[in-house]
Amino acid sequence: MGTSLRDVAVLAGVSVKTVSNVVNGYAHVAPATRAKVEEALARLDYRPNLSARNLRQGRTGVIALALPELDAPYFAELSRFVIDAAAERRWLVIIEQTDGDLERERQILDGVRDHRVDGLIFSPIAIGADELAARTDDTALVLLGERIHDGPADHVAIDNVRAARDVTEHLIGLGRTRVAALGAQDSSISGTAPLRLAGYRQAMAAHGMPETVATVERYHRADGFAAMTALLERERPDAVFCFNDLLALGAMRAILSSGLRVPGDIALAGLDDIEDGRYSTPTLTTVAPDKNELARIAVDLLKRRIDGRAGYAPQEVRAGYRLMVRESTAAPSPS
Amino acid sequence: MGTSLRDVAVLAGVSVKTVSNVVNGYAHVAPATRAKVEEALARLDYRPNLSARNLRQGRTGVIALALPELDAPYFAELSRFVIDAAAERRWLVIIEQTDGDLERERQILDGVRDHRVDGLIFSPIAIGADELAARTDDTALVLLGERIHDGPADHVAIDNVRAARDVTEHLIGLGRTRVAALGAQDSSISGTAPLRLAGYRQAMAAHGMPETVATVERYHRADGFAAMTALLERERPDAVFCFNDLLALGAMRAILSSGLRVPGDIALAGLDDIEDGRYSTPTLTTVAPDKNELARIAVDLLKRRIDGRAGYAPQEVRAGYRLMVRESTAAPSPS
DNA sequence: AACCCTGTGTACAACGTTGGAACAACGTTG
DNA sequence: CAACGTTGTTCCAACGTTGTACACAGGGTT
Repeated sequence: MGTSLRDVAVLAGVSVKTVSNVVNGYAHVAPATRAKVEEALARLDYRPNLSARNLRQGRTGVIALALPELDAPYFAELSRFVIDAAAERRWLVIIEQTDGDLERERQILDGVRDHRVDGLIFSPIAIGADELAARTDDTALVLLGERIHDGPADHVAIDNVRAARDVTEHLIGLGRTRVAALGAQDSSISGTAPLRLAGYRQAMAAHGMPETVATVERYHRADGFAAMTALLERERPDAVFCFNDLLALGAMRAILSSGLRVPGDIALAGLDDIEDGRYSTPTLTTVAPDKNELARIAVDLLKRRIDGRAGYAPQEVRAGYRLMVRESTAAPSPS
Repeated sequence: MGTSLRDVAVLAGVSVKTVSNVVNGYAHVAPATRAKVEEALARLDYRPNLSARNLRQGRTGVIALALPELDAPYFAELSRFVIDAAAERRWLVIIEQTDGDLERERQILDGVRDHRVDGLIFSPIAIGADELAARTDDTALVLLGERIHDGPADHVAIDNVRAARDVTEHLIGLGRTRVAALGAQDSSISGTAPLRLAGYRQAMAAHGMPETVATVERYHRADGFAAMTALLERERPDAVFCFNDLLALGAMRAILSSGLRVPGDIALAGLDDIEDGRYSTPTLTTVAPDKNELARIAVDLLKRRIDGRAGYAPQEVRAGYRLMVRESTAAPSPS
């Protein structure tokens, strides 16, 4: 093991507790003593043993971030912000992946593989509100990106319904008449899919337009590709709102491969504002959630939960978003 | 705090150590006793306190993965595999980002923010071999994706030189005559850039072809876009090997925006095989490192370092890769 | 009958840390 | 100058776990 307080204490000629006091910035330490101790600390390159500290005071300084998959760009970008926001609180972040698997989501909720973490930021897909409410583990919890209505935990997300409605309105505003939605899910009850679908429906209803909804299993490019390919055979939409950018990029590939043009033949919009969509050809119209704000709020909520043992009511916080209009929904040019 | 061994022991009417023995699968426990204890364990929903266990054993069960940025797809994809591979060892993974900043790389090397972790998988960019060799921290270390020749630590990577040469040979094999390299770096001494540049040079020299090298600051799409835009004005290459896929996708966007065609006018290849390149239009020819193998080897090496206190010589391991030929270097079709 | 195994269980100490009580040294005050 | 509060430091215990040492029973061997 490395150097302990004891080693430092011996070198500095003081007691272990005095060294501890210096390390923890306790006020009443004589300047001379403090200097001695600090020199010894530096000489021995002391690092606190967090296992011991944690054992003593029940804190680890580590939080967990559980999400479906790290290699989905949206979650990767979000993770970066969460790690940065946590760093400001001097927290470290352990990342766990659920792959959207119900069993693994249950395990996460039940405790991060038996490790004690101070808190958990969780982006669930498969698990339902009832199970969330019934959890026994009492680790501080913040839910991310999903609305468990009147749920048992704090929650941050953008207003998915409104965002979806905005995008759909934008597509309708282009003069398109056959606007399809791509990304509904049969299974996922608690994900964002139902919310985005609701937003799409609101907009379509408001304009008295017929709905076309394509369903997918997951939210990957491959699913977007497959669903769009099918859609091109069944119906021939002239605009498609994909429930996330990965689906949209897969759909874009399908449309272009089939010889049709974007936005000439089909206007296309996504949601998430992942970087790929800013460099695709054409660039992708999308909704940009303020990921930094999402991460920051999540960490702040978690901080409050961890500090305030008091069980106040669960908070529901909305983060901002912006509609980013790009080439994939530009007015058809004569070229 | 949760239930401890003590609570279980009281309920089962045995000593704390006996419960510990049951939990740890110690052989010599009478079946009757074991049954009693196991029932008590279940009744109280016992979870071992890992802080205490770690304090006792001097292990944390947590490793750190330090990389430039999580939101670069290559690193996100790699992280997924590292987390999965670590999970098989029952390790958790803390992720730290350096942004390629020298100072932050130094800090990481010096200890993961004062936390004790069992090991560190580190993908450095800025830091040099000398500093790596001089580090004082004795946490197990495995370097990822970079060759510090005769370095002080275990190391996994693909053969960057050969991979770069393969790609360049492929471009030359298409009959292209003005093959440019995009992605050299002035600063980074220890990154993979010099290796990839060397591979390009070898291939070009072997065919007696003139070199064109474009330099970038970083490895993002924006850098690829800017460098390619500049390249289109200066020279007019008919093939470009970008040192990673992000650069290639940025370059692709620049080429297409300027009205030229890929691969018709310019053939384009990258390296990394990120998912975006499989859905771009055209799809991107690239080198696919076996990321799963990379991650697995890194974790295995770390495991050996952590277990074997013995300081054997640093290992250098190569992971495999494949050239993925896609549309961006297809033979020009008449269309 | 004395012996030594083997199997099963317990008691104790220790990992490194910190909260709190105890205490020593000091200057201030009546 | 004695009583007192303040400041600085030490001592002790405890967080939950596990390695070591040991106690004790029962059974087989001399």
